[in-house]
Amino acid sequence: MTTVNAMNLAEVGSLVGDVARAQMLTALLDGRALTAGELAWCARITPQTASGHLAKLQAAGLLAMEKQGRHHYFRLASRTVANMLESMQVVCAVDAPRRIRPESRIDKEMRLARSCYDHLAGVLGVSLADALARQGAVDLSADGGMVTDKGRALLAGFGIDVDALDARKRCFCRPCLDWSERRHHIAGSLGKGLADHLFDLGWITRVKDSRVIRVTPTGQRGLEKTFAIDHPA
Amino acid sequence: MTTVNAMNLAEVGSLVGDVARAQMLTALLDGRALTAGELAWCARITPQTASGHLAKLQAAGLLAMEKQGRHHYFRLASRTVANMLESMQVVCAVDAPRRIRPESRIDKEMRLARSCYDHLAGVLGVSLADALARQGAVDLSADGGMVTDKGRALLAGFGIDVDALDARKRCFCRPCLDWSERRHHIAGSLGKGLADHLFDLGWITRVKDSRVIRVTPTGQRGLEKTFAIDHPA
DNA sequence: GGCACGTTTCGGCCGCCGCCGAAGCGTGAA
DNA sequence: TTCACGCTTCGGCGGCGGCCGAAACGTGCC
Repeated sequence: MTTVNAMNLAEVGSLVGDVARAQMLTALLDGRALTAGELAWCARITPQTASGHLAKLQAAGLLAMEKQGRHHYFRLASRTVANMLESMQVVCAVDAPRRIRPESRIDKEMRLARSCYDHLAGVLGVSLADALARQGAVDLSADGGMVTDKGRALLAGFGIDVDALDARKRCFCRPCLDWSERRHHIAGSLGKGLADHLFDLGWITRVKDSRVIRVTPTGQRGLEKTFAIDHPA
Repeated sequence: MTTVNAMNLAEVGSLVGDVARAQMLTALLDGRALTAGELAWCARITPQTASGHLAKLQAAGLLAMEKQGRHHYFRLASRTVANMLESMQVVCAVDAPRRIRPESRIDKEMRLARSCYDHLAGVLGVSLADALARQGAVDLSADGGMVTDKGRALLAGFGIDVDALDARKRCFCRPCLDWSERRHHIAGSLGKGLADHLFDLGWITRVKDSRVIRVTPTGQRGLEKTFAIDHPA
């Protein structure tokens, strides 16, 4: 009905609807900023083509740009954009139930553990959510999640200051549907706090130029001991 | 990186990225099922063109179809799809901060009150969320929302059986960013329960062939008395 | 059976948009 | 100043995809 909205919707859709642009957006989905050249490489296109795409994405407000010398750094403009892309990926995964899915090595690692803007996803993300739920630390459902009093104590003991994450509200634990596992993992400020803490502890590390995350040997032991998670290498 | 994902993402994007298809999806966003002909009319295209679009959307799993005599009824395939479209609309509204926005009458009414798949949005939706938060019935934040014990009692008194909405979990109150108000309203099972109850009471009614919702005179008085909401006519 | 109607299939036209080569601009290093 | 490098702009080519007219299919009504 409201043609103006449908037009805007179509506009955003068609921006994401190009393979090259979708590849660039996917590459930016871990929240870091990349240069125009890096993004061109990600999308396997020439710099001049990428430049055009990036200009469009920026004009539409999906990307933010920052100049640093002769490099132009692009990142997702907001968490809102990241949420949108995540929700689109969920639909991709859910509706194409059994498409031909070439199980490349990088895909396999992505399924195992990856960053999802500012929190963890994949088998690792879901395992963590399960472990916290099993211990009665969080209460997850499709509509929302909350940290229990027991959970506050437990997380504090682990080194995460729950109160600092969100001083006022009791609900800062958003469930986020995992496109590979098709189950919920923990997003929101707790998700971010959890991921940050695991990075700080050296339990997990990023793989260069990718959203893939690897669990270190220390992390393996830590996850086993703290959360009873047996993460496959 | 993972080319397979980016391709799927682009696929979904380009499906939404066509103006005609976007209009049809927007029309279906209130959760009802419409016939192919009605959808063609919504998108201002001929039936044969619409048929092609609908076939694509169905093949991709965005729409579900049900035959009834010679009519083919289409609806959004899942809540997941509705969530995706909502999150895309939020991005539309947020990024184009001050686009030329022709304030048509229908747009004005949409901003005032509309259905959002299965719950309420617009000024009305946000007012309700505000009122419930002000009374300490719910606890909303960007990451999640929960109903307090006080809220359970209050809603029960109003005629909504909170326990029946979700027997186990305490969090069934999802915040949903309103694209017109740019603030949160209440979604999730509580959002649906609330909307359903207001329809049952006859406080609100749907406007034919649109997502617009009107508050009845009875509703005006009821909202004023129960929630201290002064909804403009 | 005959007709009306809603929907789909087919075929061909047309326009938009992504792509790259070449060239131009701004920045940093020598 | 000169060069190298990253990024952008311009111009032209090519293909994908949306659009409609015509016609076929299936269903319900008379």
